[in-house]
Amino acid sequence: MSKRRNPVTEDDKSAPRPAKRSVGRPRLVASRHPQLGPEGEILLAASRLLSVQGYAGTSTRQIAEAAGLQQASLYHYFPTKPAIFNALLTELSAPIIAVAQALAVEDAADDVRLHALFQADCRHVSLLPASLGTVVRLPEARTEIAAKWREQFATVLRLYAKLAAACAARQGVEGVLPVAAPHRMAGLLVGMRIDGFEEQVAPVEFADACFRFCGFRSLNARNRARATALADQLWSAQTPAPWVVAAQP
Amino acid sequence: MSKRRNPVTEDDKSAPRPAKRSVGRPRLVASRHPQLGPEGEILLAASRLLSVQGYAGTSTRQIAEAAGLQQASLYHYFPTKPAIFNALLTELSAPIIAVAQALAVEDAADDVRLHALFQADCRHVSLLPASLGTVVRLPEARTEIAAKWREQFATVLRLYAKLAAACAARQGVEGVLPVAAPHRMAGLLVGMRIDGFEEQVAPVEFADACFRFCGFRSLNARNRARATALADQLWSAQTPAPWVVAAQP
DNA sequence: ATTATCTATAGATCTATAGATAATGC
DNA sequence: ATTATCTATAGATCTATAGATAATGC
Repeated sequence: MSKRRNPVTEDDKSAPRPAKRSVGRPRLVASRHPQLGPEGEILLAASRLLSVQGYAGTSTRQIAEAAGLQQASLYHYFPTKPAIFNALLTELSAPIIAVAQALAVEDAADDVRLHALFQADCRHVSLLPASLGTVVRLPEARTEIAAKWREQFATVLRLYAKLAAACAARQGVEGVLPVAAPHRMAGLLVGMRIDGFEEQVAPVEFADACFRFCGFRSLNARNRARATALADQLWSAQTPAPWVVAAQP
Repeated sequence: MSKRRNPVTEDDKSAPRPAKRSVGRPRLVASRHPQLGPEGEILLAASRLLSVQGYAGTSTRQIAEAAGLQQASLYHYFPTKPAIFNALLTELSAPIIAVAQALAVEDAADDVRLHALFQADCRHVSLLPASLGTVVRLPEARTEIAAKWREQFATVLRLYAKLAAACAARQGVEGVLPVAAPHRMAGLLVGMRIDGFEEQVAPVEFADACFRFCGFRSLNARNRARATALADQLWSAQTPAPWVVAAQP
C-alpha cells in the first residue's frame, strides 16, 4: 500500500500524498486533485453531484467526468455504483461515528455526554460544505443499497437514543419528542446552510438549544465546560478523509 | 368540469366523486381508487414511490403501474414527468400554504402567529403518511423542475422568516438559529416518523418546544390559547386534495 | 364524435464488461 | 509484467410520441 515515495520533495506536508504515480496509461485530462488519489477524486466528485441531483439522478458518466476520468475507469476502483455511494457515506460520517463510539464508553454523566454529542454533531456538519449533509438524507440512504453504511451509522443513532432516554427518565420529561428528535437536530443546521445561512453556529449554543427543545434542564456552568472539553477532545482526535476536507468550498 | 352525476346513488358522501365515468376504452386493470379520479390516482401512486425511491429513481412506468394504467396513459393527464412532480408538491403543501397566507394578514401579535404557524405545520405533517413529508425535501425539489412549486411555497418560508425575525428583535434574542431554523423544525417530525415513531405529537407542545429551541419566551396561558384557537380555525378551513387524505396508511 | 385508454416504438440514455493501449518497473 | 487508463459496446432501461381501439354520447 504505502511504498516509499520520492524523498526529495521539499513541500512534504504530512498529508497522505500518492502523487507522482505515473504508472499506467495517462489520463486524457490532467487530474485536478492529485493529492486525493483517484478514489478520493471520485468520491469528491460523486458527493458534490449527489447532493444536488440525488443518487439515481447522477450518472456514473457525470461522476467520471467531474473526476477527470472516462466512465468505464470508475470500475477500476469501485465494483458498482452502490459501492461508490456506500464508500462515500462511510467516509463522510466516519468522524461522527468515531466520536459516538468513544462517547459510548466515556465515563461521564448522561446529560454531559448528550451535550457533547450535540456539539460534536454541530462541528461535523460545519466541517462539510453546505449541501453535503444532505447526502445521508437521500431516499437511497434508507434502502438496501446503503445497508452497509447504515449498520455503521447506527452507533450514532443508538447513542443519541440511549442518552436522551436516560435524561428524559431521570428528569421526568415526557413525550416522544425528547427521545426521538435528538439525532435529527443536526439536520436543522444542514437545512439552514442549504437555505444560504452560512454563519457558523457555536457548538455550545446549538447543544443548549437542543436541550431546551427536548425540555431537558440546561447544564450548569461546570458541566457545560466538561461537555465542551469532551467534545473538543474527541473531535480533535479525528482526521476526516482528505477528500472530505477538500470538499470545502 | 362538474357535470351532474347519477343522482340515485345513496352513499353520496359529500366528497367529490367523478366515479361511474366509463367513457373511453376500459382499463386492463380495474381502478383501485375510483373516487380519486385518474389524476388523483396518479399523484397518490407517484407520491408513495417518490418518497421511497426519489424522483429520478422512480420511472413513469412504475407510477403508471401503481396507478393501474399503462405507462403511456400518464401523458393523457400530465404533459411531462416534472409536471407530475410539481402537481404533487403543490397539492401536498396546499393546506399549509393557505394557512400561511391567512396568518400573514391575521391581526395578532407576532409571537402568537408564529406559535400558530408551528402548530399548523405540526398538524400538516401529522396529516400525511409517514414518509410523504420527505418528498418536498428531495434534491429535485430544489432544482428548476420544481420552480413553480417553490414559488408558491415561498409564502410559508417568508412568513416563518418574518415572524421569527420580529420575535428575535423584540425579545433581544441573538444568533442565526432563531431566524433560520423555524421553517425547518417540522422536518424533525417527518424524520421521527420515518424512524418509526408514529405517536401523535400535540401541536401545542411542538410549538412550545420550537419556541424554546429558538430561545423565545414561552407564551402565557392566554396567548397560547389564542394561538391554538387561531391554528385550529385556520387549519379546519382547509380541505386537502382527496388523494392526500387517501394517502393515509 | 368524443373520450380514455391501449400497443408499439424511436431515440436517448445508463451500468457494466471486454479488451486495447500507453505508461513504468524489473 | 504490471498498472491505470482508454475505446467500444451489449443489453437494459427510460421518456415521450404516434396512432389504434373500445367504450359512451348524440
